[in-house]
Amino acid sequence: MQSTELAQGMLERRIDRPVPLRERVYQAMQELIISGELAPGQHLVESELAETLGVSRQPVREALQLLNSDGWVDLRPGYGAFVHAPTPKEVDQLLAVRCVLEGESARLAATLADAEGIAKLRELCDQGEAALAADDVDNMVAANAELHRYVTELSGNEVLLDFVTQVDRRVRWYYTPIARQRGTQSWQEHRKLIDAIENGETEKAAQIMREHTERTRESYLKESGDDPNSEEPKAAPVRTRRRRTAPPA
Amino acid sequence: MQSTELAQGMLERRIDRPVPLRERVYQAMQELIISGELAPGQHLVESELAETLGVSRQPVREALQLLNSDGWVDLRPGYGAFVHAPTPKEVDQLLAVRCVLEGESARLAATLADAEGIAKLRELCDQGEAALAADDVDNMVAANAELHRYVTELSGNEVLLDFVTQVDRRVRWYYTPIARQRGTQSWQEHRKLIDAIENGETEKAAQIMREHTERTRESYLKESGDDPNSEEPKAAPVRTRRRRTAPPA
DNA sequence: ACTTCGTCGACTGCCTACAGCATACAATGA
DNA sequence: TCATTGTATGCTGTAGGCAGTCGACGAAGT
Repeated sequence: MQSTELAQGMLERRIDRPVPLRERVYQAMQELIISGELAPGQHLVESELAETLGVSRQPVREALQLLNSDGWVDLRPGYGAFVHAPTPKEVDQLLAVRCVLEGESARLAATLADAEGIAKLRELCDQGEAALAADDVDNMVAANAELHRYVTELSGNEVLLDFVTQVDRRVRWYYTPIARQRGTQSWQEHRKLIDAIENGETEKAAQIMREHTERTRESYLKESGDDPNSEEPKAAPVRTRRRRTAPPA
Repeated sequence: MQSTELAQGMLERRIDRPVPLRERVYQAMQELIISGELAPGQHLVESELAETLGVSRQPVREALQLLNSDGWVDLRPGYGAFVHAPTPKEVDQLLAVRCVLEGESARLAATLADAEGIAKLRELCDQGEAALAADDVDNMVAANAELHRYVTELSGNEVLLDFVTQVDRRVRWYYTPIARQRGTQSWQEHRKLIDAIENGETEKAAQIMREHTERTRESYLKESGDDPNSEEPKAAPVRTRRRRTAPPA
Protein backbone atom coordinates (compact mmCIF):
# COMPACT_ATOMS: atom_id res chain seq x y z
CA MET A 1 0.00 0.00 0.00
CA GLN A 2 1.30 3.39 -0.84
CA SER A 3 0.43 4.91 2.48
CA THR A 4 2.82 2.48 4.13
CA GLU A 5 5.64 3.31 1.81
CA LEU A 6 4.99 6.95 2.23
CA ALA A 7 5.09 6.61 5.96
CA GLN A 8 8.33 4.70 5.77
CA GLY A 9 9.72 7.34 3.50
CA MET A 10 8.86 9.99 6.00
CA LEU A 11 10.48 8.06 8.77
CA GLU A 12 13.56 7.47 6.73
CA ARG A 13 15.39 10.23 8.48
CA ARG A 14 16.94 8.23 11.24
CA ILE A 15 15.59 8.80 14.65
CA ASP A 16 18.25 10.54 16.63
CA ARG A 17 18.79 8.51 19.72
CA PRO A 18 19.85 10.65 22.62
CA VAL A 19 23.59 10.98 22.46
CA PRO A 20 25.17 8.72 25.08
CA LEU A 21 26.72 10.53 27.97
CA ARG A 22 30.14 9.15 27.15
CA GLU A 23 30.05 11.04 23.85
CA ARG A 24 29.23 14.28 25.55
CA VAL A 25 31.88 13.69 28.18
CA TYR A 26 34.32 12.98 25.38
CA GLN A 27 33.49 16.27 23.71
CA ALA A 28 33.66 18.21 26.94
CA MET A 29 37.00 16.78 27.92
CA GLN A 30 38.45 17.31 24.49
CA GLU A 31 37.60 20.97 24.82
CA LEU A 32 39.03 21.13 28.31
CA ILE A 33 42.27 19.69 26.98
CA ILE A 34 42.41 21.99 23.97
CA SER A 35 41.71 25.02 26.09
CA GLY A 36 44.51 23.99 28.38
CA GLU A 37 42.27 23.76 31.39
CA LEU A 38 43.53 20.22 31.70
CA ALA A 39 47.28 20.49 31.35
CA PRO A 40 49.44 17.96 29.54
CA GLY A 41 50.68 15.31 31.94
CA GLN A 42 47.98 16.04 34.43
CA HIS A 43 46.40 13.15 36.24
CA LEU A 44 42.71 12.84 35.45
CA VAL A 45 40.80 11.58 38.43
CA GLU A 46 37.63 9.83 37.39
CA SER A 47 35.57 10.78 40.40
CA GLU A 48 36.49 14.44 40.10
CA LEU A 49 35.61 14.56 36.44
CA ALA A 50 32.38 12.74 37.14
CA GLU A 51 31.38 15.28 39.74
CA THR A 52 32.45 18.24 37.65
CA LEU A 53 30.48 17.04 34.66
CA GLY A 54 27.56 15.85 36.71
CA VAL A 55 27.61 12.21 35.67
CA SER A 56 28.73 8.98 37.24
CA ARG A 57 32.16 7.49 36.84
CA GLN A 58 31.13 4.93 34.27
CA PRO A 59 30.59 7.28 31.31
CA VAL A 60 33.73 9.12 32.34
CA ARG A 61 35.72 5.90 32.18
CA GLU A 62 34.34 5.12 28.76
CA ALA A 63 35.08 8.62 27.52
CA LEU A 64 38.62 8.28 28.81
CA GLN A 65 39.07 5.11 26.81
CA LEU A 66 37.83 6.88 23.70
CA LEU A 67 40.19 9.75 24.36
CA ASN A 68 42.95 7.23 24.83
CA SER A 69 42.43 5.57 21.50
CA ASP A 70 42.39 9.00 19.88
CA GLY A 71 45.66 9.93 21.48
CA TRP A 72 44.35 12.61 23.81
CA VAL A 73 45.12 10.84 27.05
CA ASP A 74 47.36 8.02 28.12
CA LEU A 75 45.89 5.19 30.11
CA ARG A 76 48.12 3.29 32.52
CA PRO A 77 46.33 0.29 33.98
CA GLY A 78 46.14 0.65 37.70
CA TYR A 79 47.42 4.19 37.67
CA GLY A 80 44.75 6.11 35.87
CA ALA A 81 44.52 8.50 32.97
CA PHE A 82 46.96 11.29 32.15
CA VAL A 83 46.55 14.06 29.61
CA HIS A 84 48.80 13.19 26.74
CA ALA A 85 51.86 15.38 26.55
CA PRO A 86 53.10 15.30 22.95
CA THR A 87 56.81 15.52 22.43
CA PRO A 88 58.30 17.52 19.55
CA LYS A 89 59.54 14.23 18.21
CA GLU A 90 56.07 12.77 18.14
CA VAL A 91 54.59 15.79 16.41
CA ASP A 92 57.34 15.66 13.84
CA GLN A 93 56.67 11.99 13.21
CA LEU A 94 52.96 12.62 12.91
CA LEU A 95 53.59 15.32 10.34
CA ALA A 96 55.87 12.92 8.46
CA VAL A 97 53.13 10.31 8.33
CA ARG A 98 50.63 12.92 7.26
CA CYS A 99 52.96 13.76 4.42
CA VAL A 100 52.88 10.29 2.86
CA LEU A 101 49.21 9.74 3.54
CA GLU A 102 48.13 12.99 1.95
CA GLY A 103 50.51 12.44 -0.92
CA GLU A 104 48.57 9.31 -1.68
CA SER A 105 45.32 11.21 -1.24
CA ALA A 106 46.35 13.66 -3.90
CA ARG A 107 47.42 10.92 -6.25
CA LEU A 108 44.11 9.12 -5.97
CA ALA A 109 42.13 12.33 -6.10
CA ALA A 110 43.82 13.15 -9.39
CA THR A 111 42.46 9.95 -10.89
CA LEU A 112 38.96 10.34 -9.53
CA ALA A 113 37.99 13.95 -8.97
CA ASP A 114 35.08 15.31 -10.97
CA ALA A 115 34.25 18.87 -11.89
CA GLU A 116 32.11 19.30 -8.85
CA GLY A 117 34.91 18.28 -6.52
CA ILE A 118 37.36 20.58 -8.23
CA ALA A 119 34.92 23.44 -7.92
CA LYS A 120 34.55 22.85 -4.22
CA LEU A 121 38.31 22.76 -3.77
CA ARG A 122 38.63 26.08 -5.59
CA GLU A 123 35.95 27.59 -3.42
CA LEU A 124 37.79 26.51 -0.30
CA CYS A 125 40.86 28.21 -1.72
CA ASP A 126 38.86 31.38 -2.19
CA GLN A 127 37.63 31.22 1.37
CA GLY A 128 41.09 30.61 2.70
CA GLU A 129 42.64 33.46 0.80
CA ALA A 130 39.83 35.77 1.81
CA ALA A 131 40.44 34.84 5.44
CA LEU A 132 44.14 35.40 4.94
CA ALA A 133 43.50 38.85 3.48
CA ALA A 134 41.23 39.66 6.40
CA ASP A 135 43.85 38.39 8.81
CA ASP A 136 41.29 35.93 10.14
CA VAL A 137 43.57 33.11 11.22
CA ASP A 138 40.86 30.87 12.64
CA ASN A 139 38.90 30.76 9.43
CA MET A 140 42.05 30.32 7.40
CA VAL A 141 43.05 27.31 9.45
CA ALA A 142 39.54 25.93 9.13
CA ALA A 143 39.52 26.36 5.34
CA ASN A 144 42.93 24.76 5.14
CA ALA A 145 41.89 21.76 7.21
CA GLU A 146 38.72 21.30 5.21
CA LEU A 147 40.60 21.54 1.93
CA HIS A 148 43.03 18.86 2.95
CA ARG A 149 40.23 16.70 4.31
CA TYR A 150 38.25 17.09 1.13
CA VAL A 151 41.15 16.08 -1.08
CA THR A 152 41.34 12.88 0.89
CA GLU A 153 37.61 12.42 0.57
CA LEU A 154 37.99 12.75 -3.18
CA SER A 155 40.54 9.96 -3.08
CA GLY A 156 37.61 7.63 -2.58
CA ASN A 157 39.54 5.63 0.01
CA GLU A 158 37.59 5.79 3.24
CA VAL A 159 40.24 4.00 5.22
CA LEU A 160 42.73 6.60 4.09
CA LEU A 161 40.33 9.33 5.13
CA ASP A 162 40.02 7.69 8.50
CA PHE A 163 43.77 7.63 9.04
CA VAL A 164 44.29 11.17 7.83
CA THR A 165 41.58 12.29 10.22
CA GLN A 166 43.34 10.52 13.06
CA VAL A 167 46.59 12.25 12.31
CA ASP A 168 44.85 15.54 11.86
CA ARG A 169 43.18 15.39 15.24
CA ARG A 170 46.51 14.89 16.91
CA VAL A 171 48.33 17.77 15.27
CA ARG A 172 45.53 20.29 14.87
CA TRP A 173 46.88 22.10 17.91
CA TYR A 174 49.96 23.10 16.04
CA TYR A 175 48.41 24.42 12.86
CA THR A 176 47.61 27.94 13.93
CA PRO A 177 51.15 29.23 14.38
CA ILE A 178 52.26 27.37 11.27
CA ALA A 179 49.44 28.77 9.18
CA ARG A 180 50.28 32.26 10.30
CA GLN A 181 53.87 31.75 9.29
CA ARG A 182 53.26 30.11 5.93
CA GLY A 183 50.56 32.52 4.82
CA THR A 184 50.29 33.27 1.13
CA GLN A 185 52.68 30.67 -0.16
CA SER A 186 50.59 27.87 1.22
CA TRP A 187 47.56 28.92 -0.82
CA GLN A 188 49.58 29.25 -3.99
CA GLU A 189 50.64 25.68 -3.51
CA HIS A 190 47.05 24.67 -3.01
CA ARG A 191 46.16 26.26 -6.35
CA LYS A 192 48.88 24.33 -8.14
CA LEU A 193 47.78 21.14 -6.44
CA ILE A 194 44.21 21.61 -7.60
CA ASP A 195 45.35 22.25 -11.15
CA ALA A 196 47.31 19.02 -11.14
CA ILE A 197 44.33 17.12 -9.75
CA GLU A 198 42.05 18.64 -12.36
CA ASN A 199 44.37 17.61 -15.16
CA GLY A 200 44.67 14.10 -13.83
CA GLU A 201 48.42 14.45 -13.37
CA THR A 202 48.62 11.86 -10.64
CA GLU A 203 52.33 11.86 -9.93
CA LYS A 204 52.59 15.61 -10.09
CA ALA A 205 49.69 16.03 -7.69
CA ALA A 206 51.22 13.58 -5.27
CA GLN A 207 54.55 15.32 -5.53
CA ILE A 208 53.08 18.75 -4.89
CA MET A 209 51.12 17.52 -1.92
CA ARG A 210 54.13 15.79 -0.41
CA GLU A 211 56.27 18.88 -0.78
CA HIS A 212 53.49 21.09 0.50
CA THR A 213 53.01 19.07 3.67
CA GLU A 214 56.73 18.65 4.03
CA ARG A 215 57.06 22.42 4.14
CA THR A 216 54.42 22.52 6.84
CA ARG A 217 56.55 20.13 8.78
CA GLU A 218 59.62 22.30 8.35
CA SER A 219 57.60 25.29 9.42
CA TYR A 220 56.69 23.48 12.59
CA LEU A 221 60.31 22.82 13.35
CA LYS A 222 61.30 26.40 12.71
CA GLU A 223 58.37 27.85 14.58
CA SER A 224 58.66 25.62 17.60
CA GLY A 225 62.43 25.79 17.68
CA ASP A 226 62.37 22.39 19.27
CA ASP A 227 64.71 19.58 18.69
CA PRO A 228 62.66 17.10 16.70
CA ASN A 229 64.39 14.32 18.51
CA SER A 230 63.57 15.58 21.93
CA GLU A 231 61.58 13.15 23.98
CA GLU A 232 60.74 15.79 26.51
CA PRO A 233 57.09 16.82 26.58
CA LYS A 234 56.71 20.50 25.88
CA ALA A 235 54.71 21.02 29.03
CA ALA A 236 56.03 19.53 32.20
CA PRO A 237 53.72 17.11 33.96
CA VAL A 238 51.74 18.79 36.66
CA ARG A 239 51.99 17.37 40.12
CA THR A 240 49.72 18.38 42.87
CA ARG A 241 49.97 17.33 46.42
CA ARG A 242 48.36 14.08 47.39
CA ARG A 243 47.96 13.25 43.73
CA ARG A 244 48.94 10.04 42.19
CA THR A 245 51.90 10.67 39.94
CA ALA A 246 52.74 8.94 36.74
CA PRO A 247 54.71 5.75 37.21
CA PRO A 248 58.00 5.33 35.33
CA ALA A 249 57.10 4.85 31.70
CA MET B 1 73.98 7.08 48.24
CA GLN B 2 74.77 4.24 45.97
CA SER B 3 72.56 1.78 47.75
CA THR B 4 69.58 3.95 46.94
CA GLU B 5 70.47 4.21 43.31
CA LEU B 6 71.14 0.54 43.17
CA ALA B 7 67.77 -0.20 44.65
CA GLN B 8 66.10 2.10 42.15
CA GLY B 9 67.98 0.43 39.38
CA MET B 10 66.78 -2.93 40.53
CA LEU B 11 63.24 -1.69 40.68
CA GLU B 12 63.52 -0.24 37.25
CA ARG B 13 61.92 -3.29 35.74
CA ARG B 14 58.36 -2.19 35.84
CA ILE B 15 56.20 -3.80 38.40
CA ASP B 16 53.83 -6.00 36.49
CA ARG B 17 50.43 -5.09 37.69
CA PRO B 18 47.95 -7.88 37.23
CA VAL B 19 46.59 -7.56 33.72
CA PRO B 20 43.18 -5.87 33.89
CA LEU B 21 40.26 -8.09 33.05
CA ARG B 22 39.33 -5.89 30.11
CA GLU B 23 42.63 -6.77 28.48
CA ARG B 24 42.03 -10.45 28.89
CA VAL B 25 38.50 -10.12 27.62
CA TYR B 26 39.87 -8.19 24.67
CA GLN B 27 42.30 -11.00 23.88
CA ALA B 28 39.70 -13.69 24.33
CA MET B 29 37.19 -11.98 22.09
CA GLN B 30 39.77 -11.26 19.44
CA GLU B 31 40.50 -14.95 19.30
CA LEU B 32 36.82 -15.82 19.20
CA ILE B 33 36.41 -13.48 16.26
CA ILE B 34 39.48 -14.78 14.43
CA SER B 35 38.43 -18.37 14.96
CA GLY B 36 35.06 -17.51 13.54
CA GLU B 37 33.23 -18.55 16.67
CA LEU B 38 31.80 -15.08 16.64
CA ALA B 39 30.62 -14.54 13.10
CA PRO B 40 30.90 -11.24 11.24
CA GLY B 41 27.76 -9.19 11.69
CA GLN B 42 26.76 -11.08 14.79
CA HIS B 43 25.26 -9.14 17.63
CA LEU B 44 27.41 -9.33 20.72
CA VAL B 45 25.31 -9.32 23.84
CA GLU B 46 27.22 -7.97 26.78
CA SER B 47 25.53 -10.10 29.42
CA GLU B 48 26.11 -13.30 27.46
CA LEU B 49 29.76 -12.55 26.91
CA ALA B 50 30.10 -11.65 30.55
CA GLU B 51 28.65 -14.96 31.62
CA THR B 52 30.64 -16.95 29.09
CA LEU B 53 33.89 -15.36 30.17
CA GLY B 54 33.03 -15.37 33.83
CA VAL B 55 33.25 -11.65 34.44
CA SER B 56 30.77 -8.85 34.87
CA ARG B 57 29.47 -6.64 32.09
CA GLN B 58 31.76 -3.73 32.85
CA PRO B 59 35.05 -5.20 31.64
CA VAL B 60 33.18 -6.62 28.67
CA ARG B 61 31.92 -3.17 27.76
CA GLU B 62 35.40 -1.75 28.03
CA ALA B 63 36.84 -4.55 25.94
CA LEU B 64 34.16 -3.93 23.32
CA GLN B 65 35.16 -0.30 23.11
CA LEU B 66 38.77 -1.30 22.64
CA LEU B 67 37.78 -3.76 19.95
CA ASN B 68 35.75 -1.02 18.36
CA SER B 69 38.63 1.40 18.13
CA ASP B 70 40.74 -1.38 16.65
CA GLY B 71 38.15 -2.10 14.01
CA TRP B 72 37.10 -5.54 15.26
CA VAL B 73 33.56 -4.64 16.20
CA ASP B 74 31.16 -1.85 15.35
CA LEU B 75 29.45 -0.04 18.19
CA ARG B 76 26.05 1.50 17.55
CA PRO B 77 24.94 3.60 20.48
CA GLY B 78 21.76 2.20 21.91
CA TYR B 79 21.86 -0.89 19.75
CA GLY B 80 24.93 -2.71 20.94
CA ALA B 81 28.06 -4.20 19.46
CA PHE B 82 28.33 -6.13 16.23
CA VAL B 83 31.26 -8.12 14.93
CA HIS B 84 32.79 -6.08 12.16
CA ALA B 85 32.12 -7.54 8.75
CA PRO B 86 34.86 -6.27 6.46
CA THR B 87 33.91 -5.65 2.86
CA PRO B 88 36.28 -6.52 0.02
CA LYS B 89 36.39 -2.82 -0.69
CA GLU B 90 37.56 -2.05 2.81
CA VAL B 91 40.26 -4.71 2.73
CA ASP B 92 41.46 -3.41 -0.58
CA GLN B 93 41.63 0.11 0.79
CA LEU B 94 43.49 -1.07 3.85
CA LEU B 95 46.04 -2.82 1.68
CA ALA B 96 46.40 0.35 -0.37
CA VAL B 97 47.14 2.37 2.74
CA ARG B 98 49.57 -0.28 3.92
CA CYS B 99 51.34 0.10 0.63
CA VAL B 100 52.16 3.78 1.07
CA LEU B 101 52.93 3.48 4.77
CA GLU B 102 55.36 0.63 4.33
CA GLY B 103 56.91 2.32 1.34
CA GLU B 104 57.80 5.15 3.66
CA SER B 105 59.02 2.67 6.25
CA ALA B 106 61.45 1.23 3.75
CA ARG B 107 62.66 4.64 2.70
CA LEU B 108 63.39 5.67 6.25
CA ALA B 109 64.88 2.32 7.13
CA ALA B 110 67.31 2.72 4.27
CA THR B 111 68.61 5.91 5.82
CA LEU B 112 68.88 4.55 9.33
CA ALA B 113 69.39 0.82 9.46
CA ASP B 114 72.57 -0.45 11.03
CA ALA B 115 74.36 -3.75 10.51
CA GLU B 116 72.52 -5.34 13.39
CA GLY B 117 69.16 -4.49 11.94
CA ILE B 118 70.13 -5.79 8.53
CA ALA B 119 71.31 -9.03 10.08
CA LYS B 120 68.01 -9.50 11.85
CA LEU B 121 66.11 -8.87 8.63
CA ARG B 122 68.22 -11.49 6.84
CA GLU B 123 67.58 -13.95 9.60
CA LEU B 124 63.86 -13.44 9.31
CA CYS B 125 64.22 -14.11 5.61
CA ASP B 126 66.00 -17.37 6.41
CA GLN B 127 63.25 -18.36 8.79
CA GLY B 128 60.57 -17.53 6.30
CA GLU B 129 62.18 -19.45 3.49
CA ALA B 130 62.77 -22.41 5.75
CA ALA B 131 59.12 -22.39 6.71
CA LEU B 132 58.19 -22.10 3.06
CA ALA B 133 60.35 -25.10 2.22
CA ALA B 134 58.76 -27.05 5.06
CA ASP B 135 55.33 -26.03 3.85
CA ASP B 136 54.73 -24.50 7.26
CA VAL B 137 52.36 -21.71 6.33
CA ASP B 138 51.75 -20.43 9.83
CA ASN B 139 55.40 -19.82 10.54
CA MET B 140 55.90 -18.34 7.12
CA VAL B 141 53.14 -15.84 7.72
CA ALA B 142 54.57 -15.06 11.13
CA ALA B 143 58.06 -14.46 9.74
CA ASN B 144 56.63 -12.30 7.00
CA ALA B 145 54.64 -10.21 9.46
CA GLU B 146 57.62 -9.79 11.74
CA LEU B 147 59.87 -8.82 8.86
CA HIS B 148 57.50 -6.11 7.73
CA ARG B 149 57.02 -4.93 11.27
CA TYR B 150 60.72 -4.78 11.87
CA VAL B 151 61.38 -2.75 8.76
CA THR B 152 58.96 -0.19 10.13
CA GLU B 153 60.65 -0.33 13.49
CA LEU B 154 63.94 0.41 11.76
CA SER B 155 62.35 3.48 10.24
CA GLY B 156 62.64 5.05 13.67
CA ASN B 157 59.20 6.58 13.36
CA GLU B 158 57.09 5.22 16.18
CA VAL B 159 53.95 6.87 14.95
CA LEU B 160 54.42 5.16 11.63
CA LEU B 161 54.93 1.87 13.42
CA ASP B 162 51.73 2.48 15.29
CA PHE B 163 49.75 3.07 12.12
CA VAL B 164 51.26 0.12 10.29
CA THR B 165 50.36 -2.06 13.24
CA GLN B 166 46.80 -0.81 13.11
CA VAL B 167 46.48 -1.70 9.46
CA ASP B 168 48.18 -5.00 10.00
CA ARG B 169 45.77 -6.04 12.71
CA ARG B 170 42.85 -5.44 10.43
CA VAL B 171 44.12 -7.40 7.44
CA ARG B 172 46.05 -10.17 9.15
CA TRP B 173 43.10 -12.46 8.49
CA TYR B 174 43.76 -12.36 4.81
CA TYR B 175 47.46 -13.03 4.79
CA THR B 176 47.43 -16.80 4.96
CA PRO B 177 45.84 -17.52 1.58
CA ILE B 178 47.87 -14.74 0.01
CA ALA B 179 51.13 -16.02 1.45
CA ARG B 180 50.38 -19.47 0.17
CA GLN B 181 49.79 -18.08 -3.27
CA ARG B 182 52.77 -15.77 -3.45
CA GLY B 183 55.25 -18.23 -2.02
CA THR B 184 58.82 -18.01 -3.26
CA GLN B 185 58.57 -14.79 -5.16
CA SER B 186 57.66 -12.86 -2.06
CA TRP B 187 60.88 -13.85 -0.32
CA GLN B 188 63.00 -12.97 -3.31
CA GLU B 189 61.52 -9.51 -3.16
CA HIS B 190 62.31 -9.32 0.53
CA ARG B 191 65.95 -10.09 -0.24
CA LYS B 192 66.14 -7.32 -2.79
CA LEU B 193 64.49 -4.96 -0.37
CA ILE B 194 67.03 -5.72 2.31
CA ASP B 195 69.90 -5.19 -0.12
CA ALA B 196 68.54 -1.78 -1.03
CA ILE B 197 68.14 -0.88 2.63
CA GLU B 198 71.65 -2.02 3.40
CA ASN B 199 73.06 0.11 0.60
CA GLY B 200 71.12 3.13 1.73
CA GLU B 201 69.29 3.35 -1.57
CA THR B 202 66.30 5.13 -0.15
CA GLU B 203 64.20 5.61 -3.25
CA LYS B 204 64.89 2.13 -4.51
CA ALA B 205 63.96 0.56 -1.19
CA ALA B 206 60.75 2.52 -1.08
CA GLN B 207 59.96 1.55 -4.64
CA ILE B 208 60.58 -2.14 -3.99
CA MET B 209 58.44 -2.12 -0.89
CA ARG B 210 55.60 -0.33 -2.63
CA GLU B 211 55.63 -2.79 -5.49
CA HIS B 212 55.97 -5.70 -3.13
CA THR B 213 52.95 -4.72 -1.07
CA GLU B 214 51.07 -3.75 -4.20
CA ARG B 215 51.52 -7.29 -5.44
CA THR B 216 50.14 -8.58 -2.17
CA ARG B 217 47.12 -6.44 -2.80
CA GLU B 218 46.70 -7.84 -6.29
CA SER B 219 47.05 -11.32 -4.89
CA TYR B 220 44.25 -10.60 -2.51
CA LEU B 221 42.01 -9.53 -5.34
CA LYS B 222 42.83 -12.59 -7.39
CA GLU B 223 42.56 -14.95 -4.49
CA SER B 224 39.33 -13.59 -3.13
CA GLY B 225 37.81 -13.13 -6.54
CA ASP B 226 35.81 -10.32 -5.06
CA ASP B 227 34.91 -7.09 -6.63
CA PRO B 228 37.08 -4.59 -4.77
CA ASN B 229 34.25 -2.14 -4.99
CA SER B 230 31.71 -4.41 -3.43
CA GLU B 231 30.20 -3.01 -0.29
CA GLU B 232 28.73 -6.35 0.65
CA PRO B 233 30.32 -8.00 3.63
CA LYS B 234 31.81 -11.36 2.75
CA ALA B 235 29.90 -13.13 5.47
CA ALA B 236 26.24 -12.37 5.79
CA PRO B 237 25.16 -11.01 9.14
CA VAL B 238 23.85 -13.73 11.38
CA ARG B 239 20.39 -13.30 12.74
CA THR B 240 19.03 -15.47 15.44
CA ARG B 241 15.57 -15.42 16.78
CA ARG B 242 14.90 -13.01 19.59
CA ARG B 243 18.09 -11.25 18.77
CA ARG B 244 18.45 -7.61 18.28
CA THR B 245 19.26 -6.96 14.67
CA ALA B 246 21.37 -4.20 13.26
CA PRO B 247 19.43 -1.01 12.60
CA PRO B 248 19.64 0.59 9.16
CA ALA B 249 23.13 1.99 8.86
C1' DA C 1 70.40 12.61 60.45
C1' DC C 2 69.16 8.59 57.58
C1' DT C 3 66.69 4.58 56.73
C1' DT C 4 62.74 1.42 57.48
C1' DC C 5 58.31 0.31 58.65
C1' DG C 6 53.44 1.12 59.42
C1' DT C 7 49.39 3.73 58.86
C1' DC C 8 46.08 6.51 56.35
C1' DG C 9 43.84 8.53 52.55
C1' DA C 10 42.90 8.21 47.74
C1' DC C 11 41.97 6.12 43.53
C1' DT C 12 41.21 2.42 40.27
C1' DG C 13 38.99 -1.91 38.79
C1' DC C 14 35.15 -4.47 39.18
C1' DC C 15 30.43 -5.80 40.50
C1' DT C 16 25.44 -5.31 41.20
C1' DA C 17 21.26 -2.91 40.43
C1' DC C 18 17.93 -0.25 38.02
C1' DA C 19 15.59 2.73 34.50
C1' DG C 20 14.33 3.19 29.87
C1' DC C 21 14.08 1.92 25.21
C1' DA C 22 13.76 -1.65 21.35
C1' DT C 23 12.19 -5.67 19.53
C1' DA C 24 9.21 -9.58 18.98
C1' DC C 25 4.93 -11.43 19.48
C1' DA C 26 -0.04 -11.53 20.45
C1' DA C 27 -4.39 -9.52 20.29
C1' DT C 28 -7.55 -6.53 18.20
C1' DG C 29 -10.03 -4.22 14.61
C1' DA C 30 -11.07 -3.29 9.71
C1' DT D 1 -6.32 -11.35 5.46
C1' DC D 2 -3.87 -7.47 6.60
C1' DA D 3 -2.64 -3.42 9.24
C1' DT D 4 -2.46 -1.57 13.97
C1' DT D 5 -2.05 -1.45 18.66
C1' DG D 6 -0.80 -3.49 23.13
C1' DT D 7 2.27 -6.21 25.99
C1' DA D 8 6.15 -8.82 27.54
C1' DT D 9 10.93 -9.40 27.54
C1' DG D 10 15.74 -8.54 26.39
C1' DC D 11 19.35 -5.40 26.24
C1' DT D 12 21.82 -1.09 26.79
C1' DG D 13 23.20 3.03 29.46
C1' DT D 14 24.05 4.71 33.84
C1' DA D 15 24.43 4.87 38.84
C1' DG D 16 26.42 3.60 43.13
C1' DG D 17 29.24 0.82 46.05
C1' DC D 18 33.02 -2.25 47.64
C1' DA D 19 37.67 -4.37 47.72
C1' DG D 20 42.35 -4.05 46.66
C1' DT D 21 46.31 -1.41 45.83
C1' DC D 22 49.28 2.60 45.46
C1' DG D 23 51.41 6.80 47.26
C1' DA D 24 52.38 10.00 50.93
C1' DC D 25 53.50 10.88 55.33
C1' DG D 26 54.91 10.17 59.96
C1' DA D 27 56.91 7.24 63.66
C1' DA D 28 60.33 4.23 65.18
C1' DG D 29 64.74 2.25 64.95
C1' DT D 30 69.78 2.70 63.83
